[in-house]
Amino acid sequence: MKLSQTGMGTIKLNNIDMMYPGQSILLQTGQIVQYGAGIYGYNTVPLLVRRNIEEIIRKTLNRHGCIEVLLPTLQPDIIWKNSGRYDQYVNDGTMLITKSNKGTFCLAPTGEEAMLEFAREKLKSYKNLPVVYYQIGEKFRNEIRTRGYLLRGKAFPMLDVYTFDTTPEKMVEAYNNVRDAFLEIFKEIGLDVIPIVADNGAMGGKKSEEFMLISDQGEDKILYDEKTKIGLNTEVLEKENYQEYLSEEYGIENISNFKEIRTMELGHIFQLGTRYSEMMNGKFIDKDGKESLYYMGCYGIGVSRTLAALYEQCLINDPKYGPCGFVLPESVAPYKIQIIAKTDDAEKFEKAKKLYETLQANNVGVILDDRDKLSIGAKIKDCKILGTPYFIVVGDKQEGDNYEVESLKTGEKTVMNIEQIIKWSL
RNA sequence: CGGGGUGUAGCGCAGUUGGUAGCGCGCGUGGUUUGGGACCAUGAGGUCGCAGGUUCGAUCCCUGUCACCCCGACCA
Repeated sequence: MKLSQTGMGTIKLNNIDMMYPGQSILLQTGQIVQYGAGIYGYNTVPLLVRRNIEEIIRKTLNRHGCIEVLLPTLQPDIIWKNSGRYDQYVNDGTMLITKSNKGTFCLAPTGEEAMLEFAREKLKSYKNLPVVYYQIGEKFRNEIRTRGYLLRGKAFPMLDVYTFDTTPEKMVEAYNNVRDAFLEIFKEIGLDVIPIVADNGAMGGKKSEEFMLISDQGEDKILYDEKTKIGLNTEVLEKENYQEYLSEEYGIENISNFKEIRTMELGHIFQLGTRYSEMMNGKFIDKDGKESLYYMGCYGIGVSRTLAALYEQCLINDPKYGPCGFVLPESVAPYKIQIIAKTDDAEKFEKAKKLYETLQANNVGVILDDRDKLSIGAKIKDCKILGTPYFIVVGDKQEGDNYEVESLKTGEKTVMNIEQIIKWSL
């Protein structure tokens, strides 16, 4: 990518929102654009980071035997009326609907209804089970209160996974499989996320865990034991028989030494049992030829929220300038190297372009900062704004075939020629 | 929906005790610069969120209204 083609100007950061400095920088530098409360557009780098997060999700789930599908986000109202959730979701304002001369349509706030419609057709016999379907799609919720930029929006990409099994035991196996996959996903993205006991309230079902990132920017309060890494959402304490719930489902007997901390909820998983199959007529024919209900699980990861959490976490907090950019983890950074060209030096500029073209031809994610009339310093500043993990200045100090690759994170500099850079990049 | 706050140039903000507006950054042009957020000169950007009211006159005062942000109930 050539920065001269992106419309990016240089921006002096100003009056950063210290509650969410990372996202505040994204907004001020035009990397995300706000259209209304909880409604955002993405500029290219955050978009590509988001795609990379999605790709990690896909690869990991596929490895765990999950099958990707895509359900419609615009849904006929009838499927919500059939499940009995239409009135509830419309009355509490969560679900956005649009009326037309061809009927009423719902913008999906969640995917259970559409999933059951989809699965019922295919999973008619015990021979078809177990199955795990998943999708990554936009969800719409007319949140009563949006918050924290991308952390709680009205439209947001979400991964939703659904497991279908013949028995409660198989359901638990499926649950643990997806749970493991989620842990792998967050680990690869580079977020230290812990599963904790959650209230299964709204979704019903038996067991439920949330995937939490420890952060003061989060909305949730949890009780957590650092030694055992066991935690629970404080909401659980509001349950009637919470001690029984903790003991029977999770083996937690004593929480007296747990400490209260704040966290960000990035994922949530549920053992649903047969509750939704009952509501939505999710049945298969078992070995004895009798109709049985699916034992289901459902599992979600907030993709945009994960993106936001990631940006907040990889923030650069400069002693002189304060929060001034990011170092994206290499696992999700769409571009690994930013080449900073000195455009007024024809020879060096040619070298920079040649380096860019060669790296690009070798599938190295690379940005060329070929914008005119900007100082090297300003361009290095913008490298931080975009979060590119490494940069090469092709300026006065650059000599012969050697280029100095500097790590944005550590400041460490390595001198390499083009071949070495290519080898190192892969 | 309850409580608090903010709407003035693309962004961040001043200001006018009522006489239709400025600053910094960014943007255009010319020049000098270019290894850690360059500088000089010059220029273009605003029906001061919207609607009423008071007034000779409202961006400012009053009343509505809308939008956005923060705290609570909801959730990935």
